[in-house]
Amino acid sequence: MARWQPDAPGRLAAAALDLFEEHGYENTTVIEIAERAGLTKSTFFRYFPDKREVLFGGGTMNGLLAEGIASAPPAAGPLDAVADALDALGRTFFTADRREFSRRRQAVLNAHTELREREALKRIGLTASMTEALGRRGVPDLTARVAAQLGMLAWEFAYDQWIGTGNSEGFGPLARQALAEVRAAGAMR
Amino acid sequence: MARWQPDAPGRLAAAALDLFEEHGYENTTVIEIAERAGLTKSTFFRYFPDKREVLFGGGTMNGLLAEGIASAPPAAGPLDAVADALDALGRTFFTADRREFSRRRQAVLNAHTELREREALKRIGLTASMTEALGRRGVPDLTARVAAQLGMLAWEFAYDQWIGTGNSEGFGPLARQALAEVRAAGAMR
DNA sequence: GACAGTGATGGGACTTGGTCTCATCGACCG
DNA sequence: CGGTCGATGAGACCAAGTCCCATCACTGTC
Repeated sequence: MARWQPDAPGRLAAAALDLFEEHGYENTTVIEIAERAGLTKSTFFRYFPDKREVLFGGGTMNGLLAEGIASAPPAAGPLDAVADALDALGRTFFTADRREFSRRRQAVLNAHTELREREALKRIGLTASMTEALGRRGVPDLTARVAAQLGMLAWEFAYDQWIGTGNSEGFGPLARQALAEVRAAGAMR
Repeated sequence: MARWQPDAPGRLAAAALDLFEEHGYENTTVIEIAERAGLTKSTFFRYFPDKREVLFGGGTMNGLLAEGIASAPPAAGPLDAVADALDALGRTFFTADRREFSRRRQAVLNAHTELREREALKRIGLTASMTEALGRRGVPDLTARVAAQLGMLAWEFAYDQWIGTGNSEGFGPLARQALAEVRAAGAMR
């Protein structure tokens, strides 16, 4: 028999989300999270650099975004490449079975400034990943930045929709449509 | 004679910047900052909600941005209104005499994740202010968001230039030019 | 089959950020 | 003269985060 229960980080993340929902982020201590997961504070900080990070596990999004952009057809424009990347993201991370989890997680995030702050930092990283990947396609820097920003805006838009309504549509199509709308809005005077 | 030295928050901010430059953000304790300012930890937290915030004093930017957008000529498009707002910001906050301070502050910010995180949150607030102000002008929501994002991008661009090079140009003109470039880059395929 | 190494975990001391409550004491006012 | 006000100080207290060392089942080796 295994000496330890498997997937300590996963258990910690699940326990944290439960407790944050029940008592709020700031009324939950790391010790309580660890105890609910059958672990200790030491183990918590072995897996997560700080308390916030327990809600930001899937850190491979940067790579996936970059890949998605790199593998877009050579003739594709910057925004098309971004659309492909968002699509790839949707297929890997925003699958139907994770929708409920995402919804719960996002509700907690929205409720606490400290967590929205971390989210903002993550988004900067993701935007930077997209910008760099576009740069590697030969897109001029400023254009790349604008495209990445617009892509992030479309992402937020699509994510809200994907999470929010009873909408059962996949993330990919929602993102493509959001990006089209953003592109249209960008044609203002 | 006054019982206390004047401008406690200002002295705390100045002491903090000095110490962060000398020893780094994380190697500086709040107690050290307070002592250098001739105060105590209690007083520090009376003026600043946390250690990061000591570098983010001027919190009236939101209002100024909103005003700038509101008072743009009625015929002006969203991005023109944003340009006016950035101009107003430049006249009030990014004056020549604050350039050196801004440079030092930004160097510290760039060096510490915790501080860049806070900066990201502030930017979200500023972008939201612009979006709302544009909405009050009758700009459709999505268009407003895009314009605000592009404005923020131009801001970052102009700010880097204003701070970085020996460039003695004012912030306003730099921002206008940056916004023009961003606008051009937004016309991609 | 004994034994040393490994790796995930626990335990607890310690520093610092941040909160809270109460004390202090000059200035100001009636 | 006495009372209030307002900015500050003092210190207890809690939780986040760091560090170092102990534990102990599993694993491979001789």
